[in-house]
Amino acid sequence: MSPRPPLNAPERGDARTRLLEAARDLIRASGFASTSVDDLCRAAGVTKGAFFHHFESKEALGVAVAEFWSQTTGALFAAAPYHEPADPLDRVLAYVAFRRALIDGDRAAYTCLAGTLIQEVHDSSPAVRAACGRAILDHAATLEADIEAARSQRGIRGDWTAQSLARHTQAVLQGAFILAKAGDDAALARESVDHLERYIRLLFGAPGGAP
Amino acid sequence: MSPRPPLNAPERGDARTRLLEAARDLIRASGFASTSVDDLCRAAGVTKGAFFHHFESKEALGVAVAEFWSQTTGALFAAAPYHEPADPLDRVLAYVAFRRALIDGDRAAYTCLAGTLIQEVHDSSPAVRAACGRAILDHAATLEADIEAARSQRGIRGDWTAQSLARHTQAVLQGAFILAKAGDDAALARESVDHLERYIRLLFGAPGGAP
DNA sequence: CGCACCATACCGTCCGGTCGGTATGGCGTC
DNA sequence: GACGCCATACCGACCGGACGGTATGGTGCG
Repeated sequence: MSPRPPLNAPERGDARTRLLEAARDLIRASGFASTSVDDLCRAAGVTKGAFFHHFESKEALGVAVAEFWSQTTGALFAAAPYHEPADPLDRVLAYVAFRRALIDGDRAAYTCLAGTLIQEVHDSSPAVRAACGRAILDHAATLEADIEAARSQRGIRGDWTAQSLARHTQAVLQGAFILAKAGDDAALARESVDHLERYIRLLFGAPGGAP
Repeated sequence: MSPRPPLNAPERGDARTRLLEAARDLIRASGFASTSVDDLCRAAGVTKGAFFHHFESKEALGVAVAEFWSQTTGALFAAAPYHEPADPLDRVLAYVAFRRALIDGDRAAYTCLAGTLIQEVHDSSPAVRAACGRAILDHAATLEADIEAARSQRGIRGDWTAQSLARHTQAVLQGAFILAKAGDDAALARESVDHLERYIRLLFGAPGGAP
């Protein structure tokens, strides 16, 4: 599907990568349908021939950019410092703090491609929907182990699962981005993340969670 | 702006209303850019002439449908039974339960028009963005009084405001809709709403919030 | 040569928007 | 109440441009 491991590292990435980067940026800013193939080619500095050489259709690009998003953000989070604390709950809280710290500057720079993309195409393109869904749920799954470890370490019970809490963190983040757009202010997003942090502290009886 | 009380009742309301209803349904299902003016006219059973008679552009329809959404959902929530409990905290929890109960059946039937619309046009159409932002934040504001009453009644302090918690409920709901699309399952949305309810119970020390 | 990679010109369709025209009904005048 | 006048509501053919996609050809490299 994507057999492109270029051996001779070409400057600034090849056309395919540049198209994916352009798609990531333009779709986050303007949406999928509003971003034309010509826009993408112009932003990537390539021509239409290159586009349809690498992607058999615009929809195929949608799938590819969702997978690209999943891989690049996956690498970013895997290398992030929030894994360092020895206490699993501290790692979960550090993840939340890391996500909050990412929310600043331009909107299109901190919002989630998968979240915006899936809203548009959820019923018109099953392939893109599935790719975005995997990106979101796979990322959520990376939090489950720490949540479960924190839970068993502290003997926390309750009628919730580590999986559902992990997914809830993603729901809060996705919703936070929408609130930031609604109020035209990134602070609204950070406030929701603050509530998420407070919730987790309360769930685990950690300091700082007192109402 | 809309002085149309036709005396010879033409079946099913006037064209403007039918166009707004069609826009609400089609945009929720397919997004704004993917819904053409012809699609809207076909769904509403009117012609293009009628469309541009009532709306000077497609963007103007976007603004109008966001306001239409705000008014119709505002009336729905104003008349909903969650206002009945005497205890303000019970009213807040009843609101959350009401929202959870709304999440079933078809995705396009329970998702939020303003949330999906604002994701697409937040930087390409300031007017539509503002209208959607108002719809979301005005609705959040309707919860503030009950939250504040619950807080002072129970003597709850803490470093959060009623406004931020009201907005957080909307963030969770918006994010829950995205999760439902990601997993192609409304249950994912309900799970996030469950976490929201648990958070509120924990904040107020209410029964059922124990982890 | 053969193949991957890409450029350019082009095609048919669909899109948002325009425009001339019609039907209807309220209203003032006599 | 008959008539002229006009605003509102709506129709549907049409336009120019943008859209996704294709066909063809060039170029460098093993």
